[in-house]
Amino acid sequence: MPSHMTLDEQVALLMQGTEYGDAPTAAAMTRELRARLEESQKTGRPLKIYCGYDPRTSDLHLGHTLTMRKLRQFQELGHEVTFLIGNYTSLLGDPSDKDKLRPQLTSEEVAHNARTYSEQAFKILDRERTRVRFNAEWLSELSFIDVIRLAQNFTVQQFLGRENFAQRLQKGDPIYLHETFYALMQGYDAVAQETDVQVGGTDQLFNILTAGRKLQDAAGQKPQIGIFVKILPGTDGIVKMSKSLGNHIPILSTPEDMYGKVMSLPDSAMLIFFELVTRYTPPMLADIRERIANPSINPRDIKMELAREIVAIFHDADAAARAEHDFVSRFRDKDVPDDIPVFAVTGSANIVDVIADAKLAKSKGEARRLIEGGGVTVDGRKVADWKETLDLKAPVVLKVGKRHYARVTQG
RNA sequence: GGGUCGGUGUCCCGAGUGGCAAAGGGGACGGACUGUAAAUCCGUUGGCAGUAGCCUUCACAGGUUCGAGUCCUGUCCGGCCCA
Repeated sequence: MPSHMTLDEQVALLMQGTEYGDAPTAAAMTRELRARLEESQKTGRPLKIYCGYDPRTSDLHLGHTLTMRKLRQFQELGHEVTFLIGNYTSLLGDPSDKDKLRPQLTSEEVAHNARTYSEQAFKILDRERTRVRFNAEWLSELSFIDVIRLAQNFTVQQFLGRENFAQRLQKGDPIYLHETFYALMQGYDAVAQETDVQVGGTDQLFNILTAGRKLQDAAGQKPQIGIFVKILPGTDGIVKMSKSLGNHIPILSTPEDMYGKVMSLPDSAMLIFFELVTRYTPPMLADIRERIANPSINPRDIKMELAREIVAIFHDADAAARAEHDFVSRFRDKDVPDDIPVFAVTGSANIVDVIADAKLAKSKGEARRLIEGGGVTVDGRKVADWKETLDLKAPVVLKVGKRHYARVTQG
């Protein structure tokens, strides 16, 4: 994605995968973005882009990477990107879901999370061109009167107009006063950094557009442009990807696992993954759209391309090729994978005991049930009776469920 | 602080007359089907046990009962209403 792209091509790339509440906002932001890019080109001053991250978690999944991909696109176009760690913001627990009390993190924990977080982020961002900062740097300097002055820029009505506040007000759920400070803090981040463009999820609309722009304006700065990325669905293809829903694809998963998880996406989710997660440009996306619409092309092959690309991003092209090979042999050709764990039987060679001892099932009861359900094979032969004892004169390949294998030997 | 309703199979939601290992969903897992999936259909979803048996579960701690998730007492936690 070199910077010899035309202005319009740049705008198209940067707006790819974004979503705004309404069309006028989208149009306005697009227009402002184009103007700001043009100005940057003329003056030679790179734009300042940032996105804030919450250091409370440190194991990231694909959903966390969308804003990073967006930042990377700006980097490719020669702009200055700041990876902002919201260490000050994270001192307050988000009370919107107070059934899970967010534990206070020590500064060491925050520092540690921040490090592992940014390490993972550098799978996408260009390390050399990324500045990592912490917002405590400026937020901790504010005095009470400073905060009050920030607050003077807003009315209660503006906050009540926010959908999530309005809903809670309606339902009689509590809205804590300090929740409104979130927007102020984030808005002040933009001021402190003299931000040109802030990237965020669609839930950041208020914080970025209303709070950030207003405060910048009050500070005599040019209001930032908001880039809002769409929400990535999880492996079910419908609901937002999240760890707690178990539909996530961790960045740190193995190439094989990642490849397999991508392949398990429903076809309907392919396009949005291409759009949000991959390095593809608008013309490449157009090509994908065409191929998806073409009934003579097997969607499986397009999805394999997607899986290969995603594994290549988080590992490398070789790993992607290996993962694909593994996937093809294991699932399409139904071969036994090459490197399966070996389990040496020392005690009972009863099939149920072996499965449980080898940890291929959680309990013996589960092992029995799997056998009853026809989910266990020995050297490709379906096991029909849980009382069976393995004949281990020669090593034997045990398969439990669709993806758990063990080479069983006499110990 | 007062009133009131609730916390159920440790993934979630959610029935539950004193006899319950506890209905029903969702999810997950397994099978069939397929293009890897998705959709659909079938099955499983506390542990141990050669299945007839035993053990551990319904916020926590006691109590009443032959017997309690189900009744009583107290404690903790949450919602709503009043102050």
